[in-house]
Amino acid sequence: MSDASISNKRGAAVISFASIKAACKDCSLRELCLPRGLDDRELMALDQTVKRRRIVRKGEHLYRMGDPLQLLYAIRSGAMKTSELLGDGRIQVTGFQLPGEILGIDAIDGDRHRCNAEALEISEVCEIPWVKLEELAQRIGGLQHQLLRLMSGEIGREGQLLLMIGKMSADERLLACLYNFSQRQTRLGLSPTDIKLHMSRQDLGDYLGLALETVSRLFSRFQEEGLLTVRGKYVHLTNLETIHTRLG
Amino acid sequence: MSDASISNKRGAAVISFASIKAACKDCSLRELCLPRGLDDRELMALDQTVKRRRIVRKGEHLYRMGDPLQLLYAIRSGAMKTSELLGDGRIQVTGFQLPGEILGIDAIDGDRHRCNAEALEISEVCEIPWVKLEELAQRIGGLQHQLLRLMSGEIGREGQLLLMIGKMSADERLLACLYNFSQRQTRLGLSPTDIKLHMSRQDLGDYLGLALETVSRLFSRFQEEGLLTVRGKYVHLTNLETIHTRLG
DNA sequence: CGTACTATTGAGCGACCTCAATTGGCGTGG
DNA sequence: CCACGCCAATTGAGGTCGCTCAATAGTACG
Repeated sequence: MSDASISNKRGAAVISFASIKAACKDCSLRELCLPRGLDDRELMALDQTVKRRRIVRKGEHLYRMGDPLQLLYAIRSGAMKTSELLGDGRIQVTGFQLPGEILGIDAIDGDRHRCNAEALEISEVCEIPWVKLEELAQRIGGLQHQLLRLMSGEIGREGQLLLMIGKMSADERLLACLYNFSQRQTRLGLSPTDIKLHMSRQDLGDYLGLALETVSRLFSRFQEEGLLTVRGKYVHLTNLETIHTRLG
Repeated sequence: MSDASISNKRGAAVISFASIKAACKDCSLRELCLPRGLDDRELMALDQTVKRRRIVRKGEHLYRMGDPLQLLYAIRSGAMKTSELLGDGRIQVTGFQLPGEILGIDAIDGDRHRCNAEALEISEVCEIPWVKLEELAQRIGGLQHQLLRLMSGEIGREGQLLLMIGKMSADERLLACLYNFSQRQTRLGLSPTDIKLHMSRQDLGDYLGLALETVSRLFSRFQEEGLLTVRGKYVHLTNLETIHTRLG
């Protein structure tokens, strides 16, 4: 949808988008992403480091648990999910990523990815060789700071999720999750009240520590209570104020 | 216990330990902590950056949610816990920290601490001014790498906890937690089978997303099953093999 | 030796899960 | 264009794990 230029949906790639060179300085997401706060000269250096852009189709993986760390990924369009899994197949989704967000930094300690990263829909990502990026961060103070900030942010987000799953009731979890989506969509210049759920109910459940049926029932109940209206993947928050206050 | 020199338990500090200067190069935890992999010259520079050592008593806080980020803390002895809380008082413990581990890195994004850090028993920490450390990391490649590694490790640990709380049953959670304690104690050169629980049952419950009564009941059940023996804060794992296999 | 806190154990209940049937949306092929 | 099949989502019934409330036992410390 957001990538109208890709018309052929199942055959081999018709046009080799994969080799298009990225250019942070022209990217609309610059201030949300890794380059935030860098000056023109530094931006050029970063651009030379970023390898290329790449299209990932729905269901395709950027990496899997155990893969050696080679690239970080910055999302340009689309949506991804990261998940860990237990030996017997139980899944915990650890995050959903939107444009401007970075994937892969969990793997720096241990040099291997600790989770799977899968596209929820057709997406475009920038590939960033980790070794080069670390070298560059050594030379550019602002980039080191930005990297540390990104990682710290990830820690904060996981802490939030921990609090949600560990101490919130099912309805609080889903509400907090929707509120979070609303805020992140706003950051991207989209509506705070009209949310697109890029993931399935199953994914939402696996993220919030709930069964998919519980998620579905909650949507119905919220609708009865007049908090929102649902139509498939689209949720309209009719009462953002109430939602905010109900979260304390 | 580990700090026999501190005899006066509730009055004002008799001896001013607080101003003792740290010395990474002489520290037995060097290879577990921030200085890992640094050479002698770099170690000297780091030593000049580390502010001082400090004693924290049981129940004392290193920082609280909302405090501005000024110092990171490296634990030399004792044990700490970090926790987040909801408006209405509900608590989620996000981690327990042992000697050689670093506290405070959650605050880099946003410049304010996102959790409370409280001593579980009398402990000794090294204070590290964050601003100086970041500057130093800009000059010392190994230190930048070490910082990034530490943060990535924190992300990994939180991810593990997420998986535990989100997708494991109560008994699996406690077992996984004990197994983790066993591994970390081993790293410190202590026994893999004789574990000291530095925290209360309440804290354990708040960490694992369980009621304290559930934790207590599980200990009793594990004892009946012959997996371990409990005496207050001391747990002896009689069957580390079985525990490991039961975790898949 | 008493006080206060922490841990254990029991009984009953409720939130959320599991299993199962039904409905709805969408692409594919006749 | 409609029928069919497939998958996702909804809804219902019943079960269970872990919580809450409450009483008792154990432990630390003055």
